[in-house]
Amino acid sequence: MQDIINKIFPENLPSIQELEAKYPLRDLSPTAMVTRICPSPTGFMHLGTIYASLLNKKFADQTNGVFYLRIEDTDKKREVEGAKEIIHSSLKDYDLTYDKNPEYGPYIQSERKDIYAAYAKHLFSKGDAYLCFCTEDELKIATEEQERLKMKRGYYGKWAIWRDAPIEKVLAELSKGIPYVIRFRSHGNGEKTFTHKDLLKGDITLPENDMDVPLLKKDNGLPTYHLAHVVDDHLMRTTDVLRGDEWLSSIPLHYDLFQSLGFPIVRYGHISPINKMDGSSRRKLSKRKDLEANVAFFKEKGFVVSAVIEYLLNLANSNFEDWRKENPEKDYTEFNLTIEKLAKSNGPLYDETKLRDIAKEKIALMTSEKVFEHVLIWAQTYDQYFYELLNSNSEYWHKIFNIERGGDSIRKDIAIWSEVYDFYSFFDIEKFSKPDWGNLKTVFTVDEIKNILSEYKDIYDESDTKDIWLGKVKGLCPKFGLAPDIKAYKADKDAYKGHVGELTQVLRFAITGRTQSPDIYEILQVLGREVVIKRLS
RNA sequence: GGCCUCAUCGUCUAACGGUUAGGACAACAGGUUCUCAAUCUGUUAAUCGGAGUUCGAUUCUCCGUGAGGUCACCA
Repeated sequence: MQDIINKIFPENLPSIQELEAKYPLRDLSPTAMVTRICPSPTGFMHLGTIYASLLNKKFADQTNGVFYLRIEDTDKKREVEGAKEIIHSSLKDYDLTYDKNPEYGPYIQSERKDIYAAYAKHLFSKGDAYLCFCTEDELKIATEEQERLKMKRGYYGKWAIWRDAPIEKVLAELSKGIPYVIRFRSHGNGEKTFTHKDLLKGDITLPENDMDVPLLKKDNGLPTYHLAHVVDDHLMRTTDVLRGDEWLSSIPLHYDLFQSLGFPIVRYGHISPINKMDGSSRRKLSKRKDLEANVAFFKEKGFVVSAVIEYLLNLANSNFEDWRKENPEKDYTEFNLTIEKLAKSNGPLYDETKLRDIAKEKIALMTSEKVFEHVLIWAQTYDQYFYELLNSNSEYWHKIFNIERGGDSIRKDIAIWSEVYDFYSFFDIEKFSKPDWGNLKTVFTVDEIKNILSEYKDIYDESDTKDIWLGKVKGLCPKFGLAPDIKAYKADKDAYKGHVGELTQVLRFAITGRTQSPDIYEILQVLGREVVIKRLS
């Protein structure tokens, strides 16, 4: 036995006593939560990961605990270059700062190889792990057989052919140099059940664990998720694991591992995934199929980060929007998130309309300076043309963003930064071209339009206040058969061709080339005399 | 298929076993307005089906149905 141990484990592994001492209990209050987020460096930051991070961090912060990041890079095949940077920058974007205390590090699993090996050795020594020389093909055949017999799939019971293999056979295979994995020796009876108390989902009855899963992999000796999670969360003194609910079915295994290693079990909470409709059925956001699964999507579109965060918070605790209504100025970090209120449904449907609504609300609250700042940052990476335009005349664009901002009726039509240029493109003097009057629905003939524009040009004065301006426009109305005010028109529709609106529509169309726009007076002011006269001619 | 979970307006969700089943987004109508947006007022809209327990069930129990998750040397 000792021979095998010497052969399969490196020398000088730390002892488990040393490890326990090296990672002492944290000096925190008993109610403090130590939580974490553990992404894999696959080059893709999932919205669900941000969601889970947000919850984990929030609970740590609210209890004066600790939230940390651990990079789970034990699958070297899936690892992508630059992926760690994507993780760091995404967390930074969402203001998800994490604890970096080196005392509990390293926080990258591939740098903790010896630690896992030490625990694997410990389990092996006490008979809770064994060597398995099965090839992938052999396992596949067994699985097919299980399917054919309609039995539970997996490496368990009589299918666990190396579980009780005689030592001579093991030594023989080992001496031949046959590759092996180190498997966990399960302790449960798959026929029996136990109750897991989930932080989010409540009591769940699950079968005991009888699966002998690999602990260390064949090719590089790195741990599987199961061993790594249990060892790390113990040593890093994690108290609460809030993770995706795809892990729920691994709970029996994880309990078994915690117990076998002699660790106190962490509290678990399993979060439902965010779903999306796919034709007539719903499924969780898919990395491959759904652009929204990647947080980069929101950045590229130009969603305000705080809107995405608040959208997610509202999915977590639906009373968030009530709180927000009562505290429009407060930072979301002041909201008290509760575990009890976390929805335990099967997962909400991603709703971009709702997200946009929140984003509009956020942008409406910004000053023009803030808007400019955001648009500039966005354009810098996603719209070079617009970026240069903004920089070439920042004062002008500040004025544009200030239109109908700060008064009683704040515009609420911009949801994402990528829509800004199109919304205000008529302010791009160089690119503006004379509108096609065929697109304007109007009561006037072409000649009348010419008259209106020419008459208006004569009375136009850049220094007019809004009231004076409106008075002048209304003064023009009778000449063209229009009612100066809407009420008069409504009172006697037959007496007029229409009301002031008809006239301003003509002006609007000449000035912006559109039938809809923000306040026409403010647009005139921002454009300035020279441009206005040009567009009226 | 086995195991686990879930089921309230179109969507996200509230409702100690007693509410007129509430709110938000969306939709629709109207007021206001130079158009649009915004804003204000209002409207439409839900307890998956069937048994049972109970004076009373969205809520508890069972059956059915539907949906989601999981069953890798991936996390």
